[in-house]
Amino acid sequence: MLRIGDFAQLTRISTKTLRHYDRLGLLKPNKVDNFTGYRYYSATQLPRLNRILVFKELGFSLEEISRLLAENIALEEIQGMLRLKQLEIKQRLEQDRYRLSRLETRLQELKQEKAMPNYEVLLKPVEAQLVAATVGVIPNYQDCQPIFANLFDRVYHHAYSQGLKKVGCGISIYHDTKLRDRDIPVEVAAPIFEEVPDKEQVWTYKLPGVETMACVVHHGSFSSLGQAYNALLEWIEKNGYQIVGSNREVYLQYERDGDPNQYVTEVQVPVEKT
Amino acid sequence: MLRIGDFAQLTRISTKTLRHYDRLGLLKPNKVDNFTGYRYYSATQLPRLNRILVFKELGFSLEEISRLLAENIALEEIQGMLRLKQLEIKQRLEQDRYRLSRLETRLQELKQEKAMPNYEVLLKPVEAQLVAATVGVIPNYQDCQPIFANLFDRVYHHAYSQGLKKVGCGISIYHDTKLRDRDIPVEVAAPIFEEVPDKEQVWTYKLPGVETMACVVHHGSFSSLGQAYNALLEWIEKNGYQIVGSNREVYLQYERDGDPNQYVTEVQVPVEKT
DNA sequence: CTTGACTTTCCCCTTACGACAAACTGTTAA
DNA sequence: TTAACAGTTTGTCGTAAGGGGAAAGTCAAG
Repeated sequence: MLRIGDFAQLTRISTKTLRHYDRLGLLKPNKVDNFTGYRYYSATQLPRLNRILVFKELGFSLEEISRLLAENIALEEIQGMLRLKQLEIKQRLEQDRYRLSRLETRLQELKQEKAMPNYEVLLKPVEAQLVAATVGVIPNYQDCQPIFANLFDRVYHHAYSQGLKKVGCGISIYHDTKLRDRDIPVEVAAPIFEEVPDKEQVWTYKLPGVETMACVVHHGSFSSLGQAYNALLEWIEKNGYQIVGSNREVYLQYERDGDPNQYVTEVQVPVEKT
Repeated sequence: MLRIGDFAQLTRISTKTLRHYDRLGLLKPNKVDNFTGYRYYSATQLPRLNRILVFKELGFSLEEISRLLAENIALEEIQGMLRLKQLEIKQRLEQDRYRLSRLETRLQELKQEKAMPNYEVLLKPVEAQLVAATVGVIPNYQDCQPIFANLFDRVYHHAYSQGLKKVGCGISIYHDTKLRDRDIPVEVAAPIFEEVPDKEQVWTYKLPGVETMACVVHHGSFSSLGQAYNALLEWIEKNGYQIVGSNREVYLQYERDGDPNQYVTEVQVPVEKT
């Protein structure tokens, strides 16, 4: 009979851990003194402890190991748990590979630019959203604000005139993926949360969701929005994605005739891995 | 100015998380009402939040992100942290690959044997250890106990006669790697914790450590020790290792003329990846 | 008998939040 | 104007697998 310290030295497991396993019922000492509470282990408990350690190395939690070592467990359940763990590890492997490749490009960027990039590109899903929308054409990216104002007035006025209280922040959608720079057709939409009837030139429909949207947030005047687009497109190319739909701009913070330095716009591009 | 719930909806981050980041100083609200304590966020905080999220996806802890986003951080420190994280992830990748291959062989075993294996093979380092040792020859594996008794008597008597109080449990070492089955030379050793002078036929020296030792624990009579060896050798072959040294037996629980069912022996074989 | 080594239980700490509770605030409907 | 309801605040507890340390009890040797 070994005291806990001796057993710990024998197995190279800390006494803390042994007490922990005792509390969990994973490895009860062979005998416990009723008076002193001293735990007494035997070398014959080594096979069980080794089994625990092996499963721990395989990535199982102590609770899972408890189930795996239970007397009444069926062979099929063991197989099931092993397969499940296999899957889990495969997923983590994939995630870690993703992280490694991102870290790699990040380090290259740092070497070249000698500074942290101005824009962070985030991949995220975007859900479908009911919107009130209209369409228009802007002559170019410099002189488009009056036309945008007009289009947004049209949809917001319609939404509010139908008694809606809550309307989301403005979205514009560029369906023409060949990035031309004059006479650009644009769709303008406002998220709404109830169905309302259409009006002439304003339709309500469900703007479809996008599984993977590459997004950057631009802070400042619209005139520098091009930088955000540049960063986004460069990122998409560097990281092995391709554009698979219409890009959007979401005007997260905007006030007509307000300070352009306070504008906040999110640029979104649907992408897929190449 | 957005209340925490609105900002949460905008960013798809829970209010819990936002409060958490506030406490950590990672993302302070733009303004906090002095009376009510209400937090007010602005869309202009999105770039910082996105930066946080990107680093989180890269695997950084919130504390690390705090450092990465600090004003006074040098470019070199950022690079250092990225490289460190790269290393960390690479190590986890390797560990997970190891786990996957082990899970694979484990599942195959289960399919063939239709039961959990009797022996768990554990890889572990074994440190160098001062021992008192002698050598002998056993005729075969059946009729070796009197000779072993003799050899162990020799080393233990010597150790105790030198005033040592603590002597470790017996070890035998088979230097002849061609596993012959008669007239086997064997070394017999007892771990000691102080230097003692040699005697005729008993030497003290430092039994060298082994980086990777494949071990199984056998519980029961020595006559069935062969099963442990079989399991161990089979495991070594299946998992792509090779033997690179003398195998050892450690008699963890043994009493001369005691109940052989209570014997516990660890079989150790030094291995390397092929 | 004392000393030093060992053991016991208990509590706090780690990450990145989630759950829940009691109290307070803000907005809207009757 | 008040009541209801939704939103917010702080606070505590919980997670996995132990590590660190404290106060008190135990063991073996000199």
